[in-house]
Amino acid sequence: MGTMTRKQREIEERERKLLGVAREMLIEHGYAGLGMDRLAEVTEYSKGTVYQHFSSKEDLVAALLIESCGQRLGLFERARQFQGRTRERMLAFAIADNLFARLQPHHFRSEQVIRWADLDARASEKRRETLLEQDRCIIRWVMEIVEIAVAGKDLVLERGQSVGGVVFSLYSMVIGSHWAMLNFPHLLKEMRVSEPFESLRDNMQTMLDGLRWRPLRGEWDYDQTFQRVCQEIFPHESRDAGFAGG
Amino acid sequence: MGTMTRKQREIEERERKLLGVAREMLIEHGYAGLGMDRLAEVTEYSKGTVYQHFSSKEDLVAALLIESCGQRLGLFERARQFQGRTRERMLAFAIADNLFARLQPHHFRSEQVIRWADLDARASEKRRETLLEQDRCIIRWVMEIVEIAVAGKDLVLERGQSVGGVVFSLYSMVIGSHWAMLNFPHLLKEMRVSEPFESLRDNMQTMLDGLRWRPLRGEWDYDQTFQRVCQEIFPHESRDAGFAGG
DNA sequence: ACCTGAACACCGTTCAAGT
DNA sequence: ACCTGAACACCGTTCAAGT
Repeated sequence: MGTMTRKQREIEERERKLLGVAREMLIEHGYAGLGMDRLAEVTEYSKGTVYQHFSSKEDLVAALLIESCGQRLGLFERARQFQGRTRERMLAFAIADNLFARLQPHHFRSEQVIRWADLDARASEKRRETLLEQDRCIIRWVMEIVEIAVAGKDLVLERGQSVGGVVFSLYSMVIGSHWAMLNFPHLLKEMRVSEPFESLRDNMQTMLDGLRWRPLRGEWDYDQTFQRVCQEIFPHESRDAGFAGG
Repeated sequence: MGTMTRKQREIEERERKLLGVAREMLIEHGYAGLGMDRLAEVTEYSKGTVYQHFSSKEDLVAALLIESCGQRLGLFERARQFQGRTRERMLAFAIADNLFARLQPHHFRSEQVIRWADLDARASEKRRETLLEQDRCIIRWVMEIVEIAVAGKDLVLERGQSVGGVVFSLYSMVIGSHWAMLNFPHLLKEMRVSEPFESLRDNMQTMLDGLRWRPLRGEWDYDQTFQRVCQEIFPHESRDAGFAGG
């Protein structure tokens, strides 16, 4: 949009700066440590100006969430491009999520905050809608793969199973693992799980085996798929995240 | 303890009343709607008295969590008594958790709050330690069953798998499902999952099949096990929770 | 038209005064 | 020794005044 006035560009620039500083504060000092007061002070804008951008503190956190969800969406979009068997393509999504969790370790804490807070009441209509749409988009992409797998007979659903149910199982395992890593490090220790990300990938494969999603682990070299996804789709990110490549 | 003085009993009684009213407020109006101010007002004690029981608002919520975790622990303790194959005994735990989630639907919201808040800094040492111990206890019981299954060859761990890893997979699926039900009802709708509790039970069975935990679903009538657990261990609760029995 | 920051409101927490 | 509630502190939010 080259039609933007200088004023509009200034406002955009200001919002970027506000979000940047706010993210730092949130990561560094948590939700309580992120103060509208201090944000104005640090960025050297007035409180009124901050409130022109964000209708409330929740709205500000919603804006931060939208930013990081956008990054996740980008990773998923690229994972979608991966060519291979349906189960391999599902693995590509798992890797995208995995990379996202490593690159944005603070994201889930913000997400927890915002989901808990009266987001529905306090964040702006527009930002709420954006968040919902981002969520829905990822679900749809994952459901799409499951549907293709079913259509191509890689996956045969038993009586009582459904495409959505399969997605629900994978989704809840991913969410639950992140939640446990974030909130229950002591429990991971009790379980003697030292590499939760690896464990999660392994557990997802076990789940897919349980669903009899072909080819099964015994019939295919998924370590190689993992390598291919890292190299072909995420060469940069997988290096940054420290994926050894195995 | 019949040695308790009248004073001590009065204090206990007061704490029960405070917790009861606080729970109502939390369920009814959320974390923000639970005010130390209003709690004192409604119970007709002074603020100072409230603070003699709970060192901070977080400490109060921690006390509520301890209460409901205690109830969960009770259900798990009874589930432990169930006699059967190792996989059936694991199912008994799943049912215990399921019943707990239905009987205490507010619990997970409080848990979210308290895990997110600076619990470690703001709840009293004693209550923090109690919560940790309750968590650990359940993990140990579940790990115990997995260990028995491995010892008895019902479950054979592949290279790279571990008892803790198995528990982590089940645990994260349970946590993640609850989290999704609580925070993403719109996503469940997108996935067309109308009965998340049933879906969760099914997904756990799929996971156990993926692990090849014997007897597999195809080799055993787990619907009957479900009935047995409900009738023998939780006759009361399963009726209250509206388990149709299928 | 836009920005500012003093003032307000709300609520968690404390503590001097009372019994 | 125990209880009270006025007062304090902190922080999200607003709005009258300024440019």
